[in-house]
Amino acid sequence: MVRSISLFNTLARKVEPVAGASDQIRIYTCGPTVYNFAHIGNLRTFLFQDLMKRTLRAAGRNVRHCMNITDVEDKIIRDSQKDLPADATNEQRHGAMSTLTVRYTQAFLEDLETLRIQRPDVMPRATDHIPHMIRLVKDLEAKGLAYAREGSVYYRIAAFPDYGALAHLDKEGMRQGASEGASGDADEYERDAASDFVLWKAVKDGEPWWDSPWGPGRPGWHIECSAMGIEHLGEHVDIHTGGVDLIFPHHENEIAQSEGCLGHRWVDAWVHGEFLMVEGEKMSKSLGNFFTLRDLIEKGVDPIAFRFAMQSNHYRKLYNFSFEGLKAAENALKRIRAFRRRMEDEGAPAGQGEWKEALDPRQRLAQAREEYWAAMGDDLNTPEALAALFTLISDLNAHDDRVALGREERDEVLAFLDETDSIFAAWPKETGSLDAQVEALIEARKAAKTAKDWPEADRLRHAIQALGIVLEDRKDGSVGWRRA
RNA sequence: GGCGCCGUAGCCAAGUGGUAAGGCCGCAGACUGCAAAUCUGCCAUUCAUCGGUUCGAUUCCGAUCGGCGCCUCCA
Repeated sequence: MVRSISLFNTLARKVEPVAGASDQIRIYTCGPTVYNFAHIGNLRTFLFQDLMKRTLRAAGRNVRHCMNITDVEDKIIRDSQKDLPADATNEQRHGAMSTLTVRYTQAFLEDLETLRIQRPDVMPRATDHIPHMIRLVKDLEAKGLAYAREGSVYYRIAAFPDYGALAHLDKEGMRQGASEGASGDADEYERDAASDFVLWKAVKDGEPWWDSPWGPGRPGWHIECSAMGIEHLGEHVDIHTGGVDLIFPHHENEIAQSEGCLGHRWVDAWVHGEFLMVEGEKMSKSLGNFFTLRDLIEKGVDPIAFRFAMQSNHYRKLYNFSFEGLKAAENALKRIRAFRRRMEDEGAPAGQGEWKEALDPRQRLAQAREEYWAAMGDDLNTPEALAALFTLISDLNAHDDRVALGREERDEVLAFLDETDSIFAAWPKETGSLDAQVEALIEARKAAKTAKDWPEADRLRHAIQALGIVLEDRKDGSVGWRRA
C-alpha cells in the first residue's frame, strides 16, 4: 500500500505532497564536514532525515538517498595542516588531510550505526569528484555565469535572476553592511560584486591543491554538492535536505550552480530541519554545553532514547535539549516496549475492576493505524502520530486486563508495532536468549517461590538483577524478563 | 533596515472559528509475598498580554511584552 506523504517545502513555503509521479524518490542530503566528531545538533538533522526517509519507505515509496562527505574545506585544512612544515609537498598535504577525514568519516559512520540511522545508498566524497566539479565550473564559465580572477573562479549572481528565491531574500532590502566585515576573505575585492561567491579557489601557501584550467587550487564549498548531486542522482532531485542554516547561502548557491548549468529546475522540494538548543542556550564549545554522541553515552544516556527524543518532537521546531527531556523519552520508550512484550506473551486471565468502555480490538487498531499515518503523512507530525500509538496502548492494555486478546489479535498488534518501529527504530522485537547461569537462577527462584521461601526468592531476584536482567512475575505464575 | 519563526498545565507537546490530543513527572485507589507491569480516578473554566472581527477565538486581524533565526563560518 502506498500512502501519501507531504512535506514542508522551503521553496514554496508550504506543505506539499511528495511528488507521486516518479517511482523512485531521489533524495540528496548535505552530509558532514569530517574534521571532528558530529555533535548532537548535527545528529538531530541526520535523525530527521532518517525519519523522513524511513517514513517514505514505510509509506511504500522507493528511495535512493545520496549523502555527501565533505572532505576538503577550510576547517579541515586548518586542522590537518597545522603540524606540517612550511615546505611540505602537496602530496604530504593531501596525505595529512586524508588521514584526518578518514578518521572522522569512520567515526561518523559509527554514530549512524549507534543511532540506527539507515546508511545512505551512496556516500560520495568531495575529493573523489574534483574532475566533476571542474567540469561544472567550466560549463558555468562557458555560459557566462562564472568568471575567473587570478586563479579563482566566481559565480556571477547578477546573471542568475532567480537568485534568492529559496531564502526569499529581497536584494533591495538587504542591509548594505550585512555582508561587509562578515568575511575576512582577502579575495573579496577581486569579485565583480560582493555577493558573488567562489566556485574555485586559487591555492594559498600551506594548502593542498589540485590542478585545474585556472591553475592550482581547490573547490569552493558549494560546488561539491551540485557536482555530486548531478553525478549520483541525475539532473533531477526530488528532495534535498539539510539544516535550516544551509538555506542561505549554501542551498541558494547550489541552485544557482546546478540550475545555471542544467538550464532547468533541479530540485522539487527543499526540506530543512530546525536547530537544537541545549538547556535553553545556544550550543557552543565556550558555554561547555557542546555534546557529541560519545559524550552522551559516557554519561550513561541510551542513544536510542536520544533518537526518540529527537524524533518525538517536530523536526521544524527548535528543540531544547535537556537531560530531563532525555529521561522522559526513556520512560516513554519503556511503556511502548513493555506493551510489546505483553503482546508477545499470551494473555493473562481476566482481571477485575472498572472498565471505561468495551471496544473491538481490531477496529481500534485500524483506527490507530489511520490516525498514525494521517499524522506522519502531514509533514511528519510525530507528536500526533505517537499520540495515536499511546492511546492505542492504553486502550488495549485496559482491554487485555479484562478480556485477554487472542493470539491472532496480538499478532496484528505486533505487526503495527513493527510498522511503527520501521520508522522510529526504538521498540524492535527483542531477541537474544539468557545464558545458562541466569536460566539456572530463574529456576532456583521458581522453586523458592513454590516453597514460599520469600527471602530466598528475593535474594535470587537481586542476584539476577545484578546480571542485568529484570524479572517480571505474572498473574498466571509465569516469569518474564527484560534487560535492564 | 529587510525577511521569518516562536510563546498551550511542573516539564515536553499536538491541535482547531464551536468550546483544550498525547507523553513525562506527581497525587489517590486497585492488583500484588516483594518487585515490575497494568488498570481506575485526579492533574489548563484555559491556550503570553491587551484590543478588534464574529452568534462564538487558543485558533482570524491589530498592538504590546518576551524568546529566537537568517541577510554570504555553521546541522
